[in-house]
Amino acid sequence: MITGQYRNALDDKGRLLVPSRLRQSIAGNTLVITSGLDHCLWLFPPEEWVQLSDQLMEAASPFTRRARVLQRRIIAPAQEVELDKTGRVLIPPSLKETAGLQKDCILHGIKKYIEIWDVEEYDRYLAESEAEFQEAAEELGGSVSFF
Amino acid sequence: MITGQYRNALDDKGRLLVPSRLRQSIAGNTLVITSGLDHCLWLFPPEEWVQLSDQLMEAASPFTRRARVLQRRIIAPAQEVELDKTGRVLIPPSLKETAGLQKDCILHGIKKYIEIWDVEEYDRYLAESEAEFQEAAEELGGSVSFF
DNA sequence: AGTGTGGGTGGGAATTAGTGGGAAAATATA
DNA sequence: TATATTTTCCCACTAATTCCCACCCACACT
Repeated sequence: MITGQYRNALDDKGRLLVPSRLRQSIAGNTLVITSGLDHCLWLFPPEEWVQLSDQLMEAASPFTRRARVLQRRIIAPAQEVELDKTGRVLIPPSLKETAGLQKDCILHGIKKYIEIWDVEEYDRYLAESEAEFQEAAEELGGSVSFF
Repeated sequence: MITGQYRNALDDKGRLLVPSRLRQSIAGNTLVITSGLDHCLWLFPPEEWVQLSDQLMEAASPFTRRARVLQRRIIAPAQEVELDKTGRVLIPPSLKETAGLQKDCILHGIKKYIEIWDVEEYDRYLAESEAEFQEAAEELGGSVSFF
């Protein structure tokens, strides 16, 4: 299972190290990177990507506006990337730009995939989503009990 | 059952001793640490964590805002940590930062998991939550009786 | 008081992770 | 075809992490 938060830096060539902890829960050297929600990138093991993209396509005929939006924003930008010998992936320039990546990045392991954020972007997101988080947590109080 | 309040110090390498009393109620050497509510960390035995995270993930598609907030704040920061030979865990730097841990920490045994607070942070919380505590206690009077 | 036991703390050395940069290969440009 | 530019691959350095061991202190027991 992919978890943990990490902070690594993009180098001048646009390469980003996938933390070794995360690499350990990934089989193989190939990943799929695409644009995610809230201005971040998603990095999937290929199998997971197939599952997700299939689901997206299923719900999506090219003849509904909504479907086309999803396909263009999530499916279309997807690219295969390889881990190099030291465990870095080259972030495609177009994606680097969509996510506003500068230098320092935050990586999130979310069970089955990885999210990549620009540090400042993520700070902004944290601040902006604080109220919603509190609400969501409070709501969980009703349905989630520890034991 | 995990109980008691303890005060231990983080060392320079970010290691924190889990008090032996608490260790005695934990099977195995692996724990899961993550970011909790109100600016503290939660430390779970793996089984307990699975229960909780499953409940959290139940309603969680990456395509709803609220689910993403919870995933990013609670699920993503979670990491497995090992107790070393002397019973310490290494607090991952990112979590150390989110919880504002300096040196002296308070550990709370809360039945099935452990909370970790920075001392000053906890004092502040105590002061700040005093009124709410009184209210909550008063309310309980209606429904809880000892005998 | 002396000795033993166990809990808590600190630190050194080996290893690995993370970062940067240079050379070779591939592609584009004149 | 020669030159320039980008991309890919590989190596090397530094900083951080991990593993281990040693110490100190408090308490209990003799």
